[in-house]
Amino acid sequence: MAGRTYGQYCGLARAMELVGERWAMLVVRDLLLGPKRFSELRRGLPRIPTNILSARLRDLEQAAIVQRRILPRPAAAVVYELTSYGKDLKPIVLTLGAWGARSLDDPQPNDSVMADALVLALQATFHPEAARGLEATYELHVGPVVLHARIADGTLDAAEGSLPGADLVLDAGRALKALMAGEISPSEALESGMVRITGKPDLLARFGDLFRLAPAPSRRPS
Amino acid sequence: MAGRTYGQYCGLARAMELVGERWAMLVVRDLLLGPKRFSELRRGLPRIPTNILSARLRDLEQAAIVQRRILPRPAAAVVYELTSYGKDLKPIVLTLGAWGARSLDDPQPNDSVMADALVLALQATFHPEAARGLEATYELHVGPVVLHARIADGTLDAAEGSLPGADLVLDAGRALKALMAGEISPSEALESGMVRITGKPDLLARFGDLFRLAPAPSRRPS
DNA sequence: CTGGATCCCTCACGATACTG
DNA sequence: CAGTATCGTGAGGGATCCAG
Repeated sequence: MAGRTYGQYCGLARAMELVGERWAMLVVRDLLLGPKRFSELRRGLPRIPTNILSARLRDLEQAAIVQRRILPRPAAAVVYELTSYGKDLKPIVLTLGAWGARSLDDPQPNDSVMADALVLALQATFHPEAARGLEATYELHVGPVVLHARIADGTLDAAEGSLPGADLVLDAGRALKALMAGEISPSEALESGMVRITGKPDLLARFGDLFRLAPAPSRRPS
Repeated sequence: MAGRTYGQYCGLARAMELVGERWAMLVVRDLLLGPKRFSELRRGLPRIPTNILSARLRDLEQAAIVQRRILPRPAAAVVYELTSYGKDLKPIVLTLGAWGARSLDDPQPNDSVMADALVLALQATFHPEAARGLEATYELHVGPVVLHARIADGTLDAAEGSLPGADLVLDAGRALKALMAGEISPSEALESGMVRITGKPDLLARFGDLFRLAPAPSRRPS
């Protein structure tokens, strides 16, 4: 006993006991976008063993972070959703995700690109001040994933799926991150063929301002 | 290989690969208050095996989160300090700590109470607006630990150790959290004997406003 | 004394198979 | 579809030992 606790009277230690175990944060991440069923969670976490997913859901439920709910009818299915306490993790998950994204390098061939992660990445890096007075809709293609973003006067609405009639359709392989981190300019991105667009080209220039990621960490200095 | 990665192209997954392993976050926490030597870290993390501490420091160094530095002279000792990328974790660690503190119940007899954790807890819960126009100094006693806080016009300076001449000396067993979460009123805390003070009593009332923690999660509702 | 390295043991995790 | 049962492996825990 006491094997999995840190033995400290400390909020951070407690937090890591609650959501620090492997996969737990990613389960929370997927539930941030709404209630999900067991198999939907599996789909969003392709490498998770089912017994681990079971165990995490049980732990999170016991910690009052997740809540099981029986769908009324006619479904009669079980869904998992975040409690209010669980939803309070949202700013943390977003900020932590933006921090981690900075040291993300190009995806391995085996890496999966999940729509939910990209939707949250947009939310995490969205810069409301850069969107003042702007009304625009984007459709993004990243590998096999399609998502969209509506910007209306400082607010963002992002979700999976396409958006017919979007002002700009952006196919960004994985230069998306480079664009958001300011590592390449929009014109460079276009000329090198790393991104392809259809629609209003000036919206590409604004994209990097709307969704801004801090630069990657450097090896040397403090 | 690839056993410890999540196989997702996702900032959060990357973040958990970097700081999600056991003890890693707590090492970062302790380094947030300044460079520390190996043995100082051990002292702040009483239950960590030394091989794990070694391994974590190596991992964090390789991830450009921590940096080894040789102290000039006359010490010639090794210290570990956060890089700029590591310091960027501070708001995350503080917020996550405040979140976790909400589900902290009374400390187990074996739990250690670390000064660093309390200092960061003060920083995490500090409410600058509540400190407008206030100039005050506190000395806090929590179990065997003594720390202090200086408040001057909206800013907080907290550190370990006593502060002779503090405006209010507060000995709060562990009713400290209840006070910060608004679970008990200052007068209740005094009358029940859960906290003892010497100094200006009205500063006790302000304490709960200066350092405010959200209420504990409830079991039932969403 | 600091800053680790080494050994062994245990348990949580991971892969797979199986069940209501 | 929604998990549980089984079992092997490797990371974590704890003690001890060693070099500068």
